[in-house]
Parts: sequence; structure tokens; C-alpha cells
Amino acid sequence: MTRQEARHTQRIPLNRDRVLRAAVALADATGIDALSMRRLAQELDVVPMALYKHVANKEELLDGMADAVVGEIDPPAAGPDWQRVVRGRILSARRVLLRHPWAARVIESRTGPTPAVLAYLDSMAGSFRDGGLSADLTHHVMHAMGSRLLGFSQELFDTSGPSGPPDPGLAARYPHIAELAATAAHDGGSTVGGGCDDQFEFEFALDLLLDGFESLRRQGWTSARKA
Amino acid sequence: MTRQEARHTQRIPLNRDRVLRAAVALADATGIDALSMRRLAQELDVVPMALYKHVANKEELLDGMADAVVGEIDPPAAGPDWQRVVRGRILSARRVLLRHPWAARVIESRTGPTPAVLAYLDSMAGSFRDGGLSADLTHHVMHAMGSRLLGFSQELFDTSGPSGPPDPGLAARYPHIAELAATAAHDGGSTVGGGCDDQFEFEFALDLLLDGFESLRRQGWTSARKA
DNA sequence: CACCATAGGTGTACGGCGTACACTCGTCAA
DNA sequence: TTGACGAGTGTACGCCGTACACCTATGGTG
Repeated sequence: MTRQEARHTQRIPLNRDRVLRAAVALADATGIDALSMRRLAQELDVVPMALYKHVANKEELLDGMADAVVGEIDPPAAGPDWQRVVRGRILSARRVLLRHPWAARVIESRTGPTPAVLAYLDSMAGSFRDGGLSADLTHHVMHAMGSRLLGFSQELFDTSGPSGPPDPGLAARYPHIAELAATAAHDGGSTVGGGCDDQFEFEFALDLLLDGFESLRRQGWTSARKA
Repeated sequence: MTRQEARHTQRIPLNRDRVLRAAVALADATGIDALSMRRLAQELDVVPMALYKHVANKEELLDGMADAVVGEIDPPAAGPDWQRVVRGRILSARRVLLRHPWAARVIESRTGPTPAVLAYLDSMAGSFRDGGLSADLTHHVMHAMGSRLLGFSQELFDTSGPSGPPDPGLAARYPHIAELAATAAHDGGSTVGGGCDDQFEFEFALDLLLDGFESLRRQGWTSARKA
């Protein structure tokens, strides 16, 4: 077998899809900060510049990765109860985001919305409208949800991790936070170590918002502002 | 005047505070992406490595910048109505964040909470507790607020910018979004161009959440979960 | 068949980044 | 006088994204 034949048989040609797949896998495995064009090329057994035949630049690569992730979200389930429909889909989005922890930051960093995100938001707006919310209310509701629509928990800092024993000095400086941490500590649930039950917190906020929206819908809320 | 005297008189010695101040100013002026150690050093008329006598590395510089910004938030006003107190402080935080548009991303990207952020959160937790919310409820409420506590609007994409005339093809592909954009377009308010009234949207979501919290407080809500 | 345009992969190179490390030099205590 | 020390310097290394010129196999056209 000549070298050319060997190369011929073993090497499937690159294409945009394979590049994006590999990028997502690499980000999953090593984190978004470790994702460089050079590293990705190496993973694909190719010289870095080869990637540029399939994506214009790194920004476009990130766009494609964001779209790939958003495309993993389940389609909306049918049903008469709009809160259930929306809730279910958002929790699906959250599961996707948990599979790809880097994705939240990437999606947020896109300057404009990518097609898949637009499609998702459009479909989500449709769910609200189908549920009987006015266009006016739906608009503000979508804003109020913000990135929570895509399952971001948008915590201020990462509550996971080792966390270890609480710093005693910290309790003195930040008494209220210490008190909160104490209440969180002595209930079991899905939180084994020290942290909070992120899933509970997410659903708590989500349901609070959805209930608020439904209440506004029932009372025929309309934005009072006009020129 | 000798060269030494000239140097002596014109050059105030660097210190951590001056470095942080300059970094914030530079980020305000040119954006966070344009902030590099080299560029910052140049701004301070100093060689890049000089900065490392005052900050350990770039991450610590960003930590310091985050703390500086959070430190600009007004202290809590006193008052019997906890919703007013919290609301006022969050709107102050939002004003600060609008002055430093890069700050949201920087704060979010910190791996652990910085001291100023901790102090802010602690004080905020205190406001909830003073308002009569239980430690339990306060805990979940803080999570539900998430980064909104610091005034992040956490929109999915930037609604500012030129935006221009709406793409007609876009309306066909995303009919619900087009409908929402239409409702947003034909009301005046503080939105002159095409975009939404971000301040209205922010306060809408904020008040919805605060009202929800107060409602839970009144009905003596407690998290039902236990081991 | 000969030809050549084209698409995909290569190699080299540039400018920018964060920062390690060894240095100089002015100040000040002993 | 000396010697430690803190602040600023200079050089260098290994990353990064990517412009640009190049090679080469492929496939349509005369």
C-alpha cells in the first residue's frame, strides 16, 4: 500500500459539521478556555489553517457551537397548559446547558443572536401566545425571563466545587450569608456536600416567574406606558 | 533641571489603586477586550512588567476591577418597606453597571466571589431578613434574583445598537418575534430608535419578583423539602 | 484524452498576548 | 559605609488567531 493510499483510506475529509462536532466535544472535555484553533486542529489531525476552509474565524466557530448546543433542546411538547409546556422546554434547555457547561458563556458572548437561538425564542414566544398571553405581555415576559429561557441559572458564582469547611472568619464578616449557608446546610435533598440544590433553586425561580405571568394574564395586564 | 529631577517631579509612583483606577478607565473607554497588560502599562507610562509589582496577574487585576465597580453601588437606604429598600439598591447597582458595561461579564467570569461582592450580597441578605423574610426564604430569594441583584439585565442579546429597518425575510421565518418587535415599536417611551425600553423591562421583571417574594412571605412560605 | 479551474490541506510568518526571570537603581536602616 | 529591599526595566518564551502563498488531487469541459 502506498502512502497515498494509506492517507486516502484513513482520512475522511473535513467539513463544517465535523469541525463543529469536534469543537463541542473538545470544549466539553477540556473547557472553553482550552479550546484554541490550534488545539482543535490537532484533535482533527490537521494543520490549524485547514479549519479556516470551513469556518471564517474563531467567532464563527463559536457561533456554530452555540447553534449546535441550542439545537439539542427538545422541541416543545403539545398541551393545553402553557405553563407546563414552557416549563418543560426550559428544563430541557437547562439539561442541555448542564451537559455543556461552557455554552452559557459562549451564547452570552455572541454579539447577535444566532439562527438557532432566534428559532428557539420564536417558538417560545409562540408558546406564550398560544397560552393566551397578549403580544404585549409576551414581549415583557420574554425580557423578564432573559437568559433563563435558555436554562441559564445565572448564579453570581459557582456554587459547586469542594467548598470544604466554612471559614469561621468569614462568618464574622458576612453574618447574613453565614446564616443562609447554615439553613442550606441542614437539609438533605440532592445536595450532598456543602452546596445548594441548584435544580431546586432554578425551579423555584422559574415557577415564581411563571405564576406571576399567569396572574398578570388572568387580570388582563397591559403595559400602561404610552407616548 | 537634570533628567532625574524631571523624572522625579513628573512621575507619581505606581500603586495598586492607581493601577485599578487606570484599568477601569481604560475598560470604560475602549472596552474590556482591548484591555491588555501591555496596553494598560502604556497608559500608565510604564513597562508592562511593572504592573506585576502591584497585581499578581491579570486575573487578580480583573478581581480588583470588579471590586472597584461593586464598591460604587450606593449603600442601602433605611426604611420600613423592604421592597423599596431592595429595589432602590438594585437600581443603584444597575446604574453602576450601565456606567461600566464591561463589568457584568467580568464579575460573572470571576471563579469565586470577591470581597466586595460578598459584602454586597451580605448586606442585601440583611435587607431581606430585616423585611421579615425567613432565613430559608431569603436563601431561595437570593438565588432566584441571581445576578439581577447586581443589576445585570442578563438579556440574551444586546438590544441596543442601530438595528435599522427590520429584515422582511426575518419576519417570515420568525413570525412571533416579528410580532413582538412590532408591539414594541409602536409605543414611545424612552425608546427612540427601534429597540426596547431596557429600564422598563428591568423594572418589570424586578417588581414581578419582589411582589412574588412578598406574597410568599405573607403566606409564611417555607421550603417543603427535607431528607 | 489533455487541460485547467477549483476546493481542501499545508507551511511559513507576523503581531499580539501573559508573564518568568534576571537586572538595575534609588532609598534608607544599621 | 554597607547592604537589604522595593520599584521599575529588559529580554525572552510559548502561546494565540490568522494572512498569504503554495501544493495537490479532483472533476468538468474542449
